[in-house]
Amino acid sequence: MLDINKIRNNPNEVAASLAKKGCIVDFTELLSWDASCRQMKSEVDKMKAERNSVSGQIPKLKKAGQPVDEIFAKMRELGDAIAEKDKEINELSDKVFNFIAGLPNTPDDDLLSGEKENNQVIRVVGEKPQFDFEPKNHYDLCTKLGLIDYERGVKLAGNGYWIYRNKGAILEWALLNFFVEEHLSDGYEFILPPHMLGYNCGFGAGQFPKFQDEVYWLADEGCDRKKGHFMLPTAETALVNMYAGEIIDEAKLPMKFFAYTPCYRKEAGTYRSEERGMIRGHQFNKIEMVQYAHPEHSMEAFEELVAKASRIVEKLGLHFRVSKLAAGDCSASMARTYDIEIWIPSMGIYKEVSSVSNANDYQARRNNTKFRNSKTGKNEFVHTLNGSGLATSRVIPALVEQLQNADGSITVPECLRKWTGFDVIK
RNA sequence: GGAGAAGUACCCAAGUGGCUCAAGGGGCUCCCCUGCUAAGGGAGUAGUAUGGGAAACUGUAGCAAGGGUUCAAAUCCCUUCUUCUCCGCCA
Repeated sequence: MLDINKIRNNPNEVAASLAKKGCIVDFTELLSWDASCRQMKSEVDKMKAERNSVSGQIPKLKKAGQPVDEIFAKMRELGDAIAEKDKEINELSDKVFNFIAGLPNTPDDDLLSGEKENNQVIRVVGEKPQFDFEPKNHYDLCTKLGLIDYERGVKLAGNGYWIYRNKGAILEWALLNFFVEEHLSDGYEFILPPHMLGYNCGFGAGQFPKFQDEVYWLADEGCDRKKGHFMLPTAETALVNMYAGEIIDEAKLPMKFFAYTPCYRKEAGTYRSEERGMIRGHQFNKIEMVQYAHPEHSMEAFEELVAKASRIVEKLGLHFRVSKLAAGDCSASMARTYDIEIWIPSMGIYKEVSSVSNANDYQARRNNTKFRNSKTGKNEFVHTLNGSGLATSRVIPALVEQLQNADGSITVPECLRKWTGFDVIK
């Protein structure tokens, strides 16, 4: 949610910033709603002040035995006028709220405008592995080694679902254990949130109302989504709403969390044959990091999250790069996003394994998460940041493809062996 | 799922229509007092949102949330949410 004051004071600047994301807005109508809303409010306030003061006098007049019928009649008229005006004000302020709630976050000033093609690679780690044999793709590798059962996954739940089996399940769980250990040692608090969330969480995270149709809704609660539950598409949706409506002690910032959850996504219409396998599924495992940061330090928090996500991939010994996303490629809620992209040999491209973002105060405004700033003495919105750390469904394909051997086996990264109990998958 | 009770500020809590624009405690902050501590005395304490004002200050909203009744609602009515107790069901 953007700050209405910012739009009032610099509408052109905000519009220009949103344009970098490809969002073209005209604020003239909004500003006229806002102006008349404020004017009416001040008028109705005066009317209410009068009602309050007269109401205070009525018992005294009654005690003094003076007639009050005339005053009652007048006050009834005043009350009706107040009610009418209040109704208009509510309608207008709803319009204003809905307009602003539908706007994406403004990107940070240093981002390039435009879409994917303007993403900048800012760091490359490792090199593309060279094979002196014909490398296999992860679908074949996982299938042949019995790690993933794609066909039976489809049997259970349809296209876009798979089953981890045997060493595949062990490897998956080892990755999660490894990530958990990394985050714990960095002092992050481990959270296991509900997987089904209420509408307010989707709104607070900035995913609703726009992306309501991209998540799974539970049907048994009827059609009213405001009352129902949806399956979380990322743990961020839960983590970022934990302190909604609260005022956080400034001394506790930054607060650092990570959560493990499966992520449930419809991914409607995004399936492509090249993404066969586990690149894009309706359910995948992810560990998500979230920080609640003091606005003055949110950039440091951002860098920390990028470094953490990178370090994990690095420890796995996989080749990847870090891209700074152009404004239009950042998701709606985010002011800044860096992607950790991992090399998938069979596809010949880099695929996102982690997306680290700073929402600034966009999410905190939507769900009212504040802290008391000791410098200003005022309650201000915190900054929320999130980053995957990591999504396994993209790691496994990269891992099996990058670490495959001529004999069709896969070398298990050193850091996972204490969890897997084996060095090679044959 | 059924029945009942409750929700007031940082905490406890009074308050069944108007001198309550929420009493009284506790806590917290400041001051006084005693050599220190304990005890005691005094003052302050509604967080928030929003309007006006250069500021001091001030208007409005707000007693779980949203509606309604009324000249007037913490108080009466309706809906929803949450918590607790009992019953039922259940991994």
